[in-house]
Amino acid sequence: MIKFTKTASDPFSRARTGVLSTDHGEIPTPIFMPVGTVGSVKGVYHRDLSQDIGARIILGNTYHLYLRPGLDILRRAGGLHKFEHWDGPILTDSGGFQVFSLSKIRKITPEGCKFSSHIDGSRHMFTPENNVDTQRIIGADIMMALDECCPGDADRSYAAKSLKLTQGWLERYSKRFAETEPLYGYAQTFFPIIQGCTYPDLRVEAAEHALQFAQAGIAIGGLAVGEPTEVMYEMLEVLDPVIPQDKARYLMGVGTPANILEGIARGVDMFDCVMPTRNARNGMIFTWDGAINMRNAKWADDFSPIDPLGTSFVDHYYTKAYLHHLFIAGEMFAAMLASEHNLAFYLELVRQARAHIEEGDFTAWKNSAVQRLSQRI
RNA sequence: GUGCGAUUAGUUCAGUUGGUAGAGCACCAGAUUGUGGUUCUGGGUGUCGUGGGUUCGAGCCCCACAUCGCACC
Repeated sequence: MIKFTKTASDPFSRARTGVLSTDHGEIPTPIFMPVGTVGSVKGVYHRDLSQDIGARIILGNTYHLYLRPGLDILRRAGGLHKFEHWDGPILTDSGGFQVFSLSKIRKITPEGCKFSSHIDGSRHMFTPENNVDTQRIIGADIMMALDECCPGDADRSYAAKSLKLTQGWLERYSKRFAETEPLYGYAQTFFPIIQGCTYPDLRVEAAEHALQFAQAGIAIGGLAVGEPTEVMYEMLEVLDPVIPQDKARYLMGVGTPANILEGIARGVDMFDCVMPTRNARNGMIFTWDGAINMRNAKWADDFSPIDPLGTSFVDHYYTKAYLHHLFIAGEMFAAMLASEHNLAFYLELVRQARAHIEEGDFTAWKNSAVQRLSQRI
């Protein structure tokens, strides 16, 4: 049984704390979920993920795992938890976003989406039904409904049409979910996804429809896909009163540290984003005083710790000059250190957010933090 | 010692019939939001080996020198 329980709320914003319970452990919210697309959070040991970083739940991706290693291997491995040896909760994205972002050749119909693999060009089709079956085999604690991720600049008629498609898929997805059982002895749930692009009325309509199928939580998708940040915040404000307080809210694919705090202030409980890991591989590290491009020449002789305020061991064990050198030299260790730091930073960010919500001073803290976080050093 | 070839950005090299120089990589900077260890965008950073000469004008033509490479005594 997977359920969400709200535990505290902020008097000056929509921020709240809660606990999402799964058979693999309890997840305190608000939470950030590191992305582990193909069964690994790139460059980070699971040991460090759970201990040094403090991750409570990680992601996997149905599109990627379906293509590689494939369902046969995943089934024989006993599911993704055993395969990658992660004992905590796992959430899998359905792959709808990858069909949108990766596949050059794709055809979306009411039946499902046909696409060609980005690996070998082979043809495949996702339907709501086989997407449930696939995520059963992967064995995620939280499965995501198959949706169409509508571009942020779509016109209203496209957005409305796209939403209808997502809604039809959701109904079939939910039906299939009810007809099937978990394969590995622990509970699974699924989150419907609210689409509707940047149109408030479509968003509300999408939420009301999706809520009929929501169990422990619901997701907000189709944001941070090209629309201005202010519009994203506006959509969250439109949705907050529509979604009951007893559902966990997951804002998909977001975002910067500032985005996350603003999201929390608007009632969001769960976030995932490639930013802390992908940007880490490209030399960017996040700190309370803003983002640093470690490739910049000015760090070459800065022998101070990577981040004096950081919670990860790497922050105090290694210097900026050393990390800079590793990036310039193209060493994989650079990506590992930066990923470790950034994920620890993101988890500390949400940990402090939870603490401030519980103490009742979240809003004031958030406002000053956002300013500092948005700087470039 | 002689002959031939080379010498242009950090580097490897382009550079038309002579009109004050370009490319790849490197480097410098920026982007990155349900991840293809990517990718994209912007930036030229130069005493054209040195010194003379011809010419309105030389990276290019002529002379000398220097350095490097190859070949031959």
